[in-house]
Amino acid sequence: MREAHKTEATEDYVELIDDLISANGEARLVDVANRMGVSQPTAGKTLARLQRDGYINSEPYRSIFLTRLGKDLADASRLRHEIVFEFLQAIGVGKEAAKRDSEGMEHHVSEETLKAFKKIIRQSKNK
Amino acid sequence: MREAHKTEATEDYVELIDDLISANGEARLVDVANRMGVSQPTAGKTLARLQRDGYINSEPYRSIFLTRLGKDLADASRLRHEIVFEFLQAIGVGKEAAKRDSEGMEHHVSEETLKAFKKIIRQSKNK
DNA sequence: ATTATAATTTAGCCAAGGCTTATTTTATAC
DNA sequence: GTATAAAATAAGCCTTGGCTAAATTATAAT
Repeated sequence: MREAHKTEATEDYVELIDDLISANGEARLVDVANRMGVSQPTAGKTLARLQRDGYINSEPYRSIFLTRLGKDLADASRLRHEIVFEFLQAIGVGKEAAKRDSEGMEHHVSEETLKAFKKIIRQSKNK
Repeated sequence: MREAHKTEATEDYVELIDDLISANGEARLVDVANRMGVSQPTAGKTLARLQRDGYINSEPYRSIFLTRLGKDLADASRLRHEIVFEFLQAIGVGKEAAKRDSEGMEHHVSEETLKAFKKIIRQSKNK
């Protein structure tokens, strides 16, 4: 896959794991798989890759933890995600579509575009 | 890959093939490969899939033609692409970044978001 | 027309991300 | 404390998209 695509899955996973930890106190494979909409073995394989690449830690049959690297990526990723999500709503896109679209778009938005998005969010607040 | 990702490569390829035909009168594998930034065998393999799935036609060692299906997809895809590209520029993103970002974003933009984009393009024209 | 170059294809490799089926481990309920 | 259910892992398969190296076919040049 080309450039951006490469880290997409990684970002989606660490972001989700971070969310699960916040919401449930822990991230389990079964929840990761369900939320990603894939089978448990598929999620397991991806998590093995994330561990190999240093984003997460987990011992067999135990729950999943983010490394510093993983946590940082999750934070950066969520920030971008939220900006895109808010931006779409600011220009009149409904919450549902904004949610779906922001998930795909977040990986393709450069810093420059993000800056333009933030500006519009600000404007729409101080309308 | 999940939902949208599925057709991304297909859309990128048919759009490019259509562009090459417009620009050069024909679409050749070597040009497709160069413009996609992949090796010729890789492009060849993808084109074989596109032919299998009914988007293009080509005989061995000859240039590539879009089927009705492929042409329609290329047109729809380019339209979306152009709207996203224009939209980004309308909100102040520079041409270079707008070009790069629109290529990735176009595949993740729903009809609803597209409508919001079009509205903003209109507004920025009748400023 | 023959040769050289360019384009395409074939073959064979790899990683990622998807699946199902089966097994093992852990947790739960009785 | 043991049986059962749930979760995780293992094994094995598939498709897509990437590569290189080698062979083949077309095209261009002399």
